Amino acid sequence: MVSQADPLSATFAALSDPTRRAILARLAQGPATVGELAAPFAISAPAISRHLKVLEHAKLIQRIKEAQWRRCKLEPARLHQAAEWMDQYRQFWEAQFDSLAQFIDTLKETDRPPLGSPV
Amino acid sequence: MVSQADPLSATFAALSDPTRRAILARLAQGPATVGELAAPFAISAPAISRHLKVLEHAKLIQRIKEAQWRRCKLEPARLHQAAEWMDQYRQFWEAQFDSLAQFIDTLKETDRPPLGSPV
DNA sequence: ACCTTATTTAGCAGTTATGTTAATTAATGA
DNA sequence: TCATTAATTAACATAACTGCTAAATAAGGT
Repeated sequence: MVSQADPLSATFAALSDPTRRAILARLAQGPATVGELAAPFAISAPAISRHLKVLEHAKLIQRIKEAQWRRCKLEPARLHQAAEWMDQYRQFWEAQFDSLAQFIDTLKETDRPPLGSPV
Repeated sequence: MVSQADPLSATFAALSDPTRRAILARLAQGPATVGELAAPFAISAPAISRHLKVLEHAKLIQRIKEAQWRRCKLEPARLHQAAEWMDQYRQFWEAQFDSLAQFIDTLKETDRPPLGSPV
């Protein structure tokens, strides 16, 4: 969980905190200042500031100085990279879905008469 | 980074370590025993055992006792869940790709005469 | 029973993460 | 210049992560 590690490790480490995921969800609706991002949370401003630093370090967000505010916006490239990593495993859950679907079909065949048979 | 946290946090925390991702990559090629999984790494057996515990706790793998071995296999459901979470943000990187494509088109228009113009 | 192999648990150390409060920096505006 | 607002950094406490070595558990073979 060393934040300076490879990009993928930094991305997943950043995403492993629910506060940070909530911040990203908020930023998905548009840019926001640090204060706006902090408002919904019960934790202190410095704590939010550190979460933002983690997100910025992982290059998941960008912080742009605007007068006395810092406007934060989503930077999607690293999310894209992480999603591509997960895609490697897509075949596995799709295979599982197929076997589930197959299993459900089996149940239908066992529990009910085939479609179109007399009632 | 509390491993007992919500499933998504546990998943991302588990994925934030390169050794654990390498273990998953190995398991994508088929089930393996702990010893087989440990072989490529320079770290001790207990360290691997703990990584496997993290992966098992995150429900990314299953460990099945077979004689004196423990066969490990990939369990894709949580990866699927994480991939679905990321899909929420797909529009953002796709939008970025669009603007990059647009930018490249702009360059082409600037640097070259339009297609079909006299040489 | 005993030895070997496979794997985990215990105990320890060093590093990293997260939160707090208090102090600091930076910009705005009277 | 001074007060206000926005946000960060400093200093500290606590908990978690990761690795090690040594010891324990579990199963199999002789």
